[in-house]
Amino acid sequence: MATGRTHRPATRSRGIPEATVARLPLYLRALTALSERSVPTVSSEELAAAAGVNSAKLRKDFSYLGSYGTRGVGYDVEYLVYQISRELGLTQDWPVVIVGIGNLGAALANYGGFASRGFRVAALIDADPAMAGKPVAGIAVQHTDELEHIIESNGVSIGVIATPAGAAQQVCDRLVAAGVTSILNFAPTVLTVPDGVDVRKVDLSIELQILAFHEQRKAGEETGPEGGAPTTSGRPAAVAAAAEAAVAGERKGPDGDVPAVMPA
Amino acid sequence: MATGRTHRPATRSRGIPEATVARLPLYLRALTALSERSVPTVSSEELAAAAGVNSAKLRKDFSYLGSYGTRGVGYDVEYLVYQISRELGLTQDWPVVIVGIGNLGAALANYGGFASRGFRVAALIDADPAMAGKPVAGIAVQHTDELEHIIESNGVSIGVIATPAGAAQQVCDRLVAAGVTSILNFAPTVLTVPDGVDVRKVDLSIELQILAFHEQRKAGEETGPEGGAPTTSGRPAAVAAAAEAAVAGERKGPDGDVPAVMPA
DNA sequence: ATATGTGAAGGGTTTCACAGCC
DNA sequence: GGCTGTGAAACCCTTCACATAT
Repeated sequence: MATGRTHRPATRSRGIPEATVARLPLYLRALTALSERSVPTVSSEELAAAAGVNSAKLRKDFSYLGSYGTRGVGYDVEYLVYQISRELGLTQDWPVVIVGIGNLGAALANYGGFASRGFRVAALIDADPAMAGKPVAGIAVQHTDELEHIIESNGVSIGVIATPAGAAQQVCDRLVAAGVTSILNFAPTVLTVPDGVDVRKVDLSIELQILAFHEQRKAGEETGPEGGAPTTSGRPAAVAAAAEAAVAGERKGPDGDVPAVMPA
Repeated sequence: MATGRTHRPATRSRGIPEATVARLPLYLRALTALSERSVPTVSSEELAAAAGVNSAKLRKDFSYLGSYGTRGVGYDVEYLVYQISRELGLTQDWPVVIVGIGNLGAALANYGGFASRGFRVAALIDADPAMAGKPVAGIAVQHTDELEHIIESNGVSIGVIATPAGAAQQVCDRLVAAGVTSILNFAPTVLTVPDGVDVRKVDLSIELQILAFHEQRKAGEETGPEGGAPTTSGRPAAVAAAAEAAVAGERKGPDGDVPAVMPA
């Protein structure tokens, strides 16, 4: 299996729920915006609206961090910004390497959202010798041969993989062997890592597929709870399915319609 | 608040849990790989390993789709590929527009994972007149003025926003007004959309922040369950915390350390 | 003998609603 | 009066373990 165990027993002390951790960056962004507008305090209701969550959830989330609000008043913006930053570990510097400087890697290198938080792009690494030395986002790309050296001399613990799928596992292994313990993976592969290494995955095509699922539902709705043939979509739809879809050579199913399985 | 209601009562008939839907693309990818290697059948155990989940979960997920396996044998690869593709709506053609052709937009346009599923990039749109006509990934970029026209004449229902944060809401409004009902948002903003429109968000900096949180934990572990001053990290770490942190005028908490809240 | 399909148990997350404090 | 902080309820998701089918 991919990551070591699903449970993350590691720390356990002071347990902040994963779901809460995943929302802290959202709150932080909303708070930063308020801070820039010099707003001194916010209510849970206002902040929740700005972050796109509901206020009860937000208050519960904050309750895991401590009692940082004032009843009857709200939260002090600056103070909360600091507390959340600290909780997330953003008050320290995080050198990051990006491996695979194709379109995506270059986009990541240029992404402003990193530097504005505690992240610093320590190096850009690519396997193509022709890329070596070329500047991307003001940083000279280095060859993969340098990987171990770069990781070690910069004390990098977070790596970003933006290589083609085929190279991802190998790059991952080298990063881990050199000391990286957190990986953000953009390659469409399941990475296998030893226990103690965290992997997060961002997969563009998966997100689109989830949208397509819901979109299909919406379309089917209008004609009733049926699947309907393709191009049944509610909107003028378009271009009958160029069907370049690599679907499969053959299909056993009745034909291509609603199974209406719905288990007991 | 952002999206209309959290509940999605819309269809209700044949309810597949959200968590299951989010994993179907993973299974599909693993199955496609098996299919290309001409593997005829897989057990839940094998497929689960390839997809990076546990086998009980996989079987439960498939049980929502119907009984597509054979006891004592396993699942027919081709058949499952077809069933999941259909369930996700990938047997039909989904024209997609990408708005904002900067580094990220270009990376998305070039991303192979779209075309290989049912997605087709119908148009690339950018606000910069200088971009108009320039080919990216073999498609000529069009100006934002054309947005409504493009959406309508192509029957586009899925839009991808890769603009700067400041432009995202406005672009979103225009997409929705023109008929788009699913949006994949890469801009670091909370989008407000009317009921019936789905938004999924991908935020690069948020993913890194979540990793940083866990990374900090790991570092703190070695010295004991304390917050510790910055640069306490386990690894050589680096460059003492430029402390650009907008700290705060004052702090109510004890000092800056473990609140040890842990509710009863 | 082997591997699926699924009730039931368990754990986590969200929401409610109100006590507590300003 | 207003708004936070939080037990308790409701909900969702995961995991277990075994009946069921080949």
